[in-house]
Amino acid sequence: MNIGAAAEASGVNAKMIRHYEAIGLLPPPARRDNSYRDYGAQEVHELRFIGRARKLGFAMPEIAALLTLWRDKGRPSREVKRIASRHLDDLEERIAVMRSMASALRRLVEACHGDERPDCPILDRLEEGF
Amino acid sequence: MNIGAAAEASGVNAKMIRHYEAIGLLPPPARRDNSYRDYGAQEVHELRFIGRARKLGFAMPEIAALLTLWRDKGRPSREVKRIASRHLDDLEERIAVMRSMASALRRLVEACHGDERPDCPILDRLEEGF
DNA sequence: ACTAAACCTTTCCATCATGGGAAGGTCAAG
DNA sequence: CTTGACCTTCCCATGATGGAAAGGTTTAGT
Repeated sequence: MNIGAAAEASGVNAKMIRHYEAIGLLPPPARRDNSYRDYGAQEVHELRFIGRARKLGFAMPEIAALLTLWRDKGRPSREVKRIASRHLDDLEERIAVMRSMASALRRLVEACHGDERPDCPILDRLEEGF
Repeated sequence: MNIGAAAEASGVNAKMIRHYEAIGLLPPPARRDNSYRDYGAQEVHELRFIGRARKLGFAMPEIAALLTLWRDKGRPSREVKRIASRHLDDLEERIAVMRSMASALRRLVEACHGDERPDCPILDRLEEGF
C-alpha cells in the first residue's frame, strides 16, 4: 500500500505520516523497488491510533508513550491511566483558563453598546486593566 | 527609557517588545545616540494594552485591530464589539471542543482500573475508535 | 582610570503540528 | 508516448515565545 492509500485508509494525511516517521514516532516502513514507502494493515492500524489520540488532544510525546504501551501487550494499565489522567488534568486546567477569559470577555461585550459612539468598556478595560 | 525599563514597566518582556515592533504592531521607537531604543509613557501604555489583550486570549491580528481602534479616539464602539464578540465566539467554540475531549477522556480514565493488569479501556478506545 | 556586570544591538535557531511548494522520479491509462 | 497522478526529498512558513551568539555601551565598584 502506497502512502496515499495508507493516508486514505487511516485518516492521517501523507505529509503527517512522513512527519511521524521523521520524529521517530513510527518505525521506517518497508520500501518498494521504486523507493516508495510500503504500508500494511498494522501500520494503518497504528496510524489510526495516532489520529484518534490527536483527536483527544494528546500531545506527541504522550502519544509516543501511549503507542509504546499499546504495542506492549503486557503493559500495566496503571501506566496508561497515569498518562491519560495527567493529560486530563492539563486539559481541565486549560479549559478553566479559557473559561475565565471568556467570562471576562462576555461581561465586557455585554457592557459595550456597540454603536457609533466611541466609548467602549472593552477598550477601557484593556487600557486600565481594572 | 531603555527597552528593559519599558519591559519592566509594561510587563511585556524585551524580546516580545522587539517582536511586536518587527511584525509592525508597534511603530519603531526613537533611538538614542547609542542606537538603543527609547520609550516614553505612551509606548509603555500601548505595551500594557497589548499585554492585557494577550491575557484575554486575543490573537495578534485582533490585537492589531484593537490597537488601531484604541488609538482612534473617534472609533465607533461597534467595531470593537464586533472584534471582541468574534473572539468570544471563537473562545467558546474552542472551549466546547476541549470540554468534549475532556469528558470523553474522563469517562475512559474512570473506566480504567489502573493496576498491573494490561487491559485498558483507554487503549481499547484508541484502538477501536468506538 | 580600569574592570566587571549589566545593559543594549542584530541575527540565527528552536519549539509544535501542520502544510505549501519545488524539483525530480515512477507509474498507469488514454 | 504523452498526460496526469502518484511518489521522493528538501526547504520554507506559520505564531508566540525564547535561547544563544557575537558584539557594542553604560554603569558601578575598586
